[in-house]
Amino acid sequence: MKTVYERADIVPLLAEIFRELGYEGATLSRITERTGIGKGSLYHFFPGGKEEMAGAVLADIDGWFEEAVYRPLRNDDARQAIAAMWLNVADYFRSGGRICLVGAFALDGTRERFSAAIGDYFIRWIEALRSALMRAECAEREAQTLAEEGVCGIQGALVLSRALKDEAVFTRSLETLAKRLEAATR
Amino acid sequence: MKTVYERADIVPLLAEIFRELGYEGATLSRITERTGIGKGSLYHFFPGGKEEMAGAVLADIDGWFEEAVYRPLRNDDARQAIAAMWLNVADYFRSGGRICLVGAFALDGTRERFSAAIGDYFIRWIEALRSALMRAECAEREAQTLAEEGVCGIQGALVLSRALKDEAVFTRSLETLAKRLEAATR
DNA sequence: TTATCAGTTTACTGATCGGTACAAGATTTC
DNA sequence: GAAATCTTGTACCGATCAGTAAACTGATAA
Repeated sequence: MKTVYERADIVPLLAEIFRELGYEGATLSRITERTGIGKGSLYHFFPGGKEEMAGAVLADIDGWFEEAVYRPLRNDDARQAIAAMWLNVADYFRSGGRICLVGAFALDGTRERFSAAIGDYFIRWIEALRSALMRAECAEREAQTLAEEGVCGIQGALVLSRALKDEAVFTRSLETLAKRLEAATR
Repeated sequence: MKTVYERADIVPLLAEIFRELGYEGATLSRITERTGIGKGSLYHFFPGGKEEMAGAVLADIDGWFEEAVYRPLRNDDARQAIAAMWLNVADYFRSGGRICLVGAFALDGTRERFSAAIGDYFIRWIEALRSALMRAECAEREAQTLAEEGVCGIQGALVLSRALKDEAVFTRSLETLAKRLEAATR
């Protein structure tokens, strides 16, 4: 008996492992152990090894955010898209129970390896949010500050709720942020 | 010829290495390589190995914050202590060029190893800031929210400025936070 | 049936991991 | 200056690291 995978099935499994253990902590043996996928299969799909695996995970995350968050922020009704962002983000990060892999990679030596992808992710998020804020009748300077503050606050909330093992901190922080941005678009 | 160290000299060197590489990324060989301190000396001062080294670093960080930030927030003139906090924090984190090791540890599997120290660090920071805010004539509920928001914002600013390799983001975020807290104590 | 081929399994490699043992050098104590 | 104590350098340990090689499996298709 043998189980057959395809690349698209493996990426989300890898994502969860990198999230829990970090790039350096996610050893090949821990990956095979947790996924049940042998080294042979992993290197078949990701000949570049661990670095290619993490790269695929980052690309997958980027794709999800582009579709579910950035694009609506850029194109849809501004206030509605911002409201949807808070819901999607709270859902995606499981109310703080799940971390942002891109943010985690930014903090240690892994940043050097993926600096382009990491920078892109945040720049595009901030830019998309700024665009939505401006369409919602927010002054240009204020929109930039608020966009940065929003993304910044989400990252901080993830660190804090993880450190305190308290999802309420995350939920509360997001609510405060949402109110502040909403107030600026009235 | 041989160089002689003592524990207190080694801890800051270790801190910088853990900051740059993370717990898993900081291997014994990289530590000896960067510090020039041999394994023999390292295990002489830290018989518990890498875990004891990281523990000592966390204790050192905690001590610095207790003295330079928490204590003034709890005991000194409230508004003055808060103003001093922003300056000390900007200085300590080198305007975003240096990360918060406690926050970084909170994000990956290292959290499990040091969860007590990590939780303590943030709880005491928030509590001290809340105490200062309340002495500065801030409503009880608002003080709690603002204290969380302040610490949360600092952590987020570190992630963001690191990801974007842009210290200006850090400086700007801190200014925005400082203004918001100041406004609530008028 | 047979050839092909994506995907899996297993066994293996050399390098590096965290950690130990211990002798030699340096410092303090008397 | 000798003894005792602290500190360091070196060699080493078994375990695990990322990565490779190749035989094997099962499905597809001629």
